[in-house]
Amino acid sequence: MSKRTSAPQEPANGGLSRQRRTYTIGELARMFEVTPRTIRFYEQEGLLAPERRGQARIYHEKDRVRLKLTLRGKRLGFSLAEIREVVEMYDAMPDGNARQLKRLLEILADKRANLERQLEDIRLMHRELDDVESRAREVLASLETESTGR
Amino acid sequence: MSKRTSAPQEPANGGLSRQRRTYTIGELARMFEVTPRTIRFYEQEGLLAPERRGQARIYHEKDRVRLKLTLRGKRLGFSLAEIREVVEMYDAMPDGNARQLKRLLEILADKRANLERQLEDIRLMHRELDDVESRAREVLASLETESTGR
DNA sequence: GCCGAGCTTTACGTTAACGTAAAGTGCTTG
DNA sequence: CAAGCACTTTACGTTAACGTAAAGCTCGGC
Repeated sequence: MSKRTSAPQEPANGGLSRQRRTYTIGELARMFEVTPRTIRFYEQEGLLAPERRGQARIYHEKDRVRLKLTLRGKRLGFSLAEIREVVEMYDAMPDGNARQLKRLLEILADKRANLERQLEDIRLMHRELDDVESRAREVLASLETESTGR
Repeated sequence: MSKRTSAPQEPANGGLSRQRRTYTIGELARMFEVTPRTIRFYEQEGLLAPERRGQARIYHEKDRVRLKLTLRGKRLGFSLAEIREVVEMYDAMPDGNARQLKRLLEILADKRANLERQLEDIRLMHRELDDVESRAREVLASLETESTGR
């Protein structure tokens, strides 16, 4: 939170990277500005399942998207467990039974409600920030008038 | 996160509560659906400073607003430390020096940027949820056709 | 006078989400 | 072939944000 640098989040595609299709853990880490440790942790928590070439991990486009969605979920305040819940059901969808699917719809509605509340919170917070800022500017201005006006 | 119940957050004002003006910790806790422990913790972290009548804490309207803003900040993913940073500067504003004020403006800009990113995240997440949901409904529909259509 | 409800302090416990250090594997480059 | 670099596993450490348990005030009601 409160990073000074604006994270790219979606790397500037050189217009050819659809060739490569695979990434190392370090590449992904740099892309999304996280550490390799974080990515391994997400795998351990069942959020990623990269191909294994012997001991080495090989990440494909699918994994990159997964990671992107995971990080987005995190920024929105979802826990890894919550994110995994959706991701797992999404994977199990083709042969998911009705009960599972209805559960998934429940979860989605829940997350939607969460987003709605966040939107409202953001609106309110925005106004608060406006207030604080204008007050700060006022005081700042009065300080400068004081020192220049003598 | 993922509460089924829609938190009131702003209690239905009976049209007379401006008389009381003070609250116990338990009342506040019920209002905002947190535990007293949480409220004491926020005080310990410098986010609240209720009046003390001997040993007892007495919360006024000001404290209630503080708590409300704190919880809102939390829902938006700010840490207590970040929230305190703003709150403290806000309190120190009347006699804040220029350097402090400029720092405050920086922080505010930072938080604003954060909100912007969250808005974008929410938009994207919303579309994802739409996708997942429509897919789920499709599968669900096909399942029902299968069983009814025999 | 004592009982229960609600408050208080003190202090140790818990969980999520990683950080960090140690020690080993594997490739490619001089 | 040795060195270096990026990767790997294992495992213990850390931080934030509380939870929980124990033990003690305080006050209104019976």
